[in-house]
Amino acid sequence: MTTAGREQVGAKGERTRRQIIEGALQALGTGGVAATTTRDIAAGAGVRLATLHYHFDSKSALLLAVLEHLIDETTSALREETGDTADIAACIRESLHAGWRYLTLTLELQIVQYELTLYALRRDDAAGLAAYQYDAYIKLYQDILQGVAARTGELDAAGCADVARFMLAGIDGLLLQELAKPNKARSSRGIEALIAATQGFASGLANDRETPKAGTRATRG
Amino acid sequence: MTTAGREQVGAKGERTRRQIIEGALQALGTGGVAATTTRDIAAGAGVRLATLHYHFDSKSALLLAVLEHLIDETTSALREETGDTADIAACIRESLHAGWRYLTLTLELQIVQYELTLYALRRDDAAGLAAYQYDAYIKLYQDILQGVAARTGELDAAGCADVARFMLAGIDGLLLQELAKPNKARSSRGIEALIAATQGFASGLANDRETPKAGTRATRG
DNA sequence: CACAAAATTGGTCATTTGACCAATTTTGGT
DNA sequence: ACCAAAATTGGTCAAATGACCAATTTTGTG
Repeated sequence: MTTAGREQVGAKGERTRRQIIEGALQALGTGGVAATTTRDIAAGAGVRLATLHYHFDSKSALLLAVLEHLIDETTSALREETGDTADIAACIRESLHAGWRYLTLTLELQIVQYELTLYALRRDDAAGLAAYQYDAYIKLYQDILQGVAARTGELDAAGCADVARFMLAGIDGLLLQELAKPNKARSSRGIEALIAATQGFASGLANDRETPKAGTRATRG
Repeated sequence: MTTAGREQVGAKGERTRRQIIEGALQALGTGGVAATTTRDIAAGAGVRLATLHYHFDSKSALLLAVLEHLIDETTSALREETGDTADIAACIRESLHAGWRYLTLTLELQIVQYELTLYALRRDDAAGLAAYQYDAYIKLYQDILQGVAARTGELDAAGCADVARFMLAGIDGLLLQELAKPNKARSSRGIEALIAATQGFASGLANDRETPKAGTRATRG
């Protein structure tokens, strides 16, 4: 999983390393993963090509480091942006609103992230990074939900995980639609629908918990 | 939008053209868009490199043609696989099951499709193709829903479109999760949750229609 | 300050890659 | 069968690209 650079780490080295990742992010934002060369990245970072190769064993290692950075950045940004809420329903609403707000403010970054996720999926040595990415995002929402559920008792841990996955799937799908054909108003309606649906899903799970009937989970039709 | 080849079209030409696309699909399946060269594609198609360039103006045009092919293939496969249903709820269930079944049977193809969608999004001359893709899939589900709604009167055209978008977003998101970290059982639970949620969303719209109150759409919280 | 480790740099290299062209073969209509 | 158009092919090319190394400069620690 590690996208290790090279040699030991000095203070200056770490700074340059970040600088390169930042430059990579900028270069990747213009033109995408396929069109970005190591020279583009070096230029974007204000660094000589050889310096880039000193800090990263290969272009591939660098790209994976960028994805890791993006994951960290996204999770911490979202974690900060979500405040306390009274119950699960409110928590779902706030979390989805916060998430959608962040994603739409960083659309270009999200395209890069999708590209890098697929890139990682293709590499035998990095397929785990894609899995880690989704684990991280699901855990993020799960933690937020559980913070409330621990107080209200509406959901257990497994329930929170299921709801988190549901939220992530919905927001991911809506983001793809927004990227393919931007339409803020329509997407907002989509988010509202997702909020209501998630709340319904969560309260369904809560009811199952109060009345733990044997057999299948509740599904219509 | 056209990914036009070259010259006029003879019978043989069209056959070879398809053959190249098929070979491209195979080559792309192994290694992904980033790693696939025109030589790989030509080899996969059993064709000389120059032949490839005779039929397609550029690698880019070829890749976009592959995406178009993939879209056609997917929509027609799904259209065939969905039978008649009694009401909207059943239609939603059948459509999502059919869709999920097809997608999971063609996972590698779906990775390629995501890669190509992002590739198209990056190209100024082809961003419309990504939009076309999502329009096509949404229209597919919308048509299926409307076939039932026309009979039962449960939803109007706009409602069908909204529900179709909701379904697509959910299935897209779940597919990404499955790709990042395969887990058939968990994904199946996700699909069931999505079915229930979509049915809830649809019946909510249906109620709004019966009781067309002014103002905001129904949302909890 | 001294000096070893870390960091940076200019320059080079072998390959890969997409594109293309002149020449040849095949196709299909008459 | 004839022949123009279509299709295919081998061979070539310039550019791009990732990698790397020897040499130099900078860092920071004793």
